[in-house]
Amino acid sequence: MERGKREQQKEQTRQRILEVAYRKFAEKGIEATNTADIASEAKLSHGAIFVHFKTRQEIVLKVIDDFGVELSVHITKSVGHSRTPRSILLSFTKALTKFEAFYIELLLVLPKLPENVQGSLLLVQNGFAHYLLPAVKREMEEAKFKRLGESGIMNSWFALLHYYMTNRNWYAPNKSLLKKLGKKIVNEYLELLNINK
Amino acid sequence: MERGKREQQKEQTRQRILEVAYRKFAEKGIEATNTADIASEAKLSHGAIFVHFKTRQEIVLKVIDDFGVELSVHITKSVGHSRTPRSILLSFTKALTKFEAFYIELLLVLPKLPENVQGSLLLVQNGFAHYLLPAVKREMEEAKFKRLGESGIMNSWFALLHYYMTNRNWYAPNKSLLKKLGKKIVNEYLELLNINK
Amino acid sequence: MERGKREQQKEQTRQRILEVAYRKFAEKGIEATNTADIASEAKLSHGAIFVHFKTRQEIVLKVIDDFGVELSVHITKSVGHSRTPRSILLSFTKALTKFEAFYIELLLVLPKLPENVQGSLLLVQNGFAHYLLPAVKREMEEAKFKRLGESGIMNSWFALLHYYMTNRNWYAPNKSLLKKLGKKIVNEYLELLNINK
Amino acid sequence: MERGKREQQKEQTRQRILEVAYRKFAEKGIEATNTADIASEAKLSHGAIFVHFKTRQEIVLKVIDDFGVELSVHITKSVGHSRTPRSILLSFTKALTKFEAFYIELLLVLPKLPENVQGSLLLVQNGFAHYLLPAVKREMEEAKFKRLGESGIMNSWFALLHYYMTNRNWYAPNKSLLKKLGKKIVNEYLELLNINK
DNA sequence: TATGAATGAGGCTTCATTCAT
DNA sequence: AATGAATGAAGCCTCATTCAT
Repeated sequence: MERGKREQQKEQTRQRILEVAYRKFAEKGIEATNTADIASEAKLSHGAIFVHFKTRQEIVLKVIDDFGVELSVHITKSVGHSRTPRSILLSFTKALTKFEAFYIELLLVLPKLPENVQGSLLLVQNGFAHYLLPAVKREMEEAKFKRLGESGIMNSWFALLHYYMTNRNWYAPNKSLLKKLGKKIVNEYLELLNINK
Repeated sequence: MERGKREQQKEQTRQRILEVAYRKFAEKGIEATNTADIASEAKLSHGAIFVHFKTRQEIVLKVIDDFGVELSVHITKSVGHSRTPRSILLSFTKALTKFEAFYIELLLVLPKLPENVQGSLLLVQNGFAHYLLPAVKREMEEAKFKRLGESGIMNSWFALLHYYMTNRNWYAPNKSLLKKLGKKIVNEYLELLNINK
Repeated sequence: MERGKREQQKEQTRQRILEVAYRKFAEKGIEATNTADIASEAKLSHGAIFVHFKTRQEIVLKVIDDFGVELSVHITKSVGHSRTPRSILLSFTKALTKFEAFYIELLLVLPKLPENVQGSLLLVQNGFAHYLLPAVKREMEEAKFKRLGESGIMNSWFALLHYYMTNRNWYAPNKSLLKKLGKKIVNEYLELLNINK
Repeated sequence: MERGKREQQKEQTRQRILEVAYRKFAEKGIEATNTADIASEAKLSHGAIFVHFKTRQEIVLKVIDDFGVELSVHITKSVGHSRTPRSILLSFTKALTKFEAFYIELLLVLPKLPENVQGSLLLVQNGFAHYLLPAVKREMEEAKFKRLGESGIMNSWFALLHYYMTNRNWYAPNKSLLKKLGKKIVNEYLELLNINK
């Protein structure tokens, strides 16, 4: 099927562009990466970029979109059968490590992008809620202790996580923040919730 | 005092540039505001900008620097004689409302700027710590309850605050987030800390 | 060979830019020629210039470099089989006539340029030494007369030549200096060396 | 005489501008020195420059003009009662040393300036001819040797001198050329003329 | 006369996007 | 689909000169 081959080829090129863009965005930042950068890194002509994507923005949005899905899947897989809040959070943290650079970039850029991508990380958060919430609630009940709404539980986790991530320059200059402080962040969160498992 | 008048004039122009820049930065974002924008808004020729600031970057940094100081002072004043954690946080929140747009911009831009400005918000945070910490500790002791380190107390507040702020588009599209959710954020934080005053 | 055509095209444009630049540099002077001048004269958009050369300086240096080589070749060819000092010098002078304007410009500009181009005219001088030196030495020996070091022979020729050239406005305002005074300069030089062939 | 005092003052300021300009031109080059440079160095406001000179060009021309006169006088004085060609040339060379930087600058810039300044160095050359010519001629006669026209005698001296000066970067990088090679240049010239006194 | 802030006309460079091949 | 030269709209910055004080 000649036709099929062509389309397959095209799809591959498109994917290559997206992968290169993702890598560059994570490395140098989204704004600092221009279309010529992406093209040359993808061993493509500059013009070819625009055969696959009408505008630069389209690439950015698609990369972000794909990222949301991929990260979500990856995390779901990683969190796997963890049961206690701590193990769940540690799995999450560990899984995120590989995506750290882009994730941080995303935190900074997302608010400036059109609404339709803004929810990109929601997928991750919602997926993760599925694991974290029951575990936390269970612990809370056992401790007969504090009751925090579901959104409170989720928000405070992501708030803390994002806080450290956006201040990486401060907490882990030129290093992986999560590698260095992943456990600490998890502990800090659990302390906050008065949970110790 | 001719001499004095002149200097005063110059200082006024310089301030006008900074104010216009501040406003534009808050409105359109720092990166999206160019020097010509600032000039025309300040009713100056483009070249005049560079009489007062050698480079665009110098304007950006100065605006941020001034912002840190001004916000810090403003908040200190506002928090005034508040005693309980809740009243302190509410004062803070209210005081910040006026600066909300630029503050959010800053959260997004700061990590990409040179190190020497990165601490710009530290002034605010440190100043505020002076008020918040004792109040929270007092409550914690009375409640004979959870003990959180100082940095934990501060971090969780700013983490939560920044989380909501950077997601303003989600929580309060086209509105002032703090006006709409200031109280809620404070409550959520206090719940988290198990404090009710 | 589509590929080849493209590259050829590109090379042609690049050459067009260099030629236009060369012409303009000779006409108006290097400093007085701006990139927009070159672009419009080459029937290109301003931006296109920077597709072929990263900076204006790169154009300047390349034009000078090429000039050195071309002039050197051209002179070597022209001087050809001339045997006597006089015929050699006249050939040189004649060959230089076509390049007079740029050559003068170069004399004035070279000292202000980076070291690596400063030797640009050395190629010409060294190449020419190969012809002039033996001929002059032969004459000197025959005349059993003055002995001048090699560098003395070369320096005095170029000194005299450059002297007249840099003072063209005085000696041949609005005309070609070499056309008008080429012979005279040669004669003056030969007299100085006490050579009459 | 209030009036007189004022005028004197004004004249002084004018002179200060010219002196500063001269110094800066010699240091950084004429083109690289801007009016603001001159003003601040002269401890004057930028605008004040234009009270004394209508345009920047006017300063340049005046500095050059004055330079011609001053150098001429200085050299005349220095050459003093020297009798032999060698001593005359050495005096000239020595006298020029102090003015070397600007003199070189002038050689490069003069051809680009309006005709009326182009003769600026003529004063020097003509003045000097008055000393050099008789001395050289005397020697030539005694040697019953070569007869060179007056202009030939003068031109070859200045040609050689200027040749070395414009190639200072090559012959005496970052040093005074005349201090280093003054004698050598004189010798080379005298050899050329077959004179040994 | 002196001041110096302001002007405005350039000048160089970048970059997403287009278009002929 | 791919190429990559060309486009053109900005963007930042410089500097001689002017002008109100």
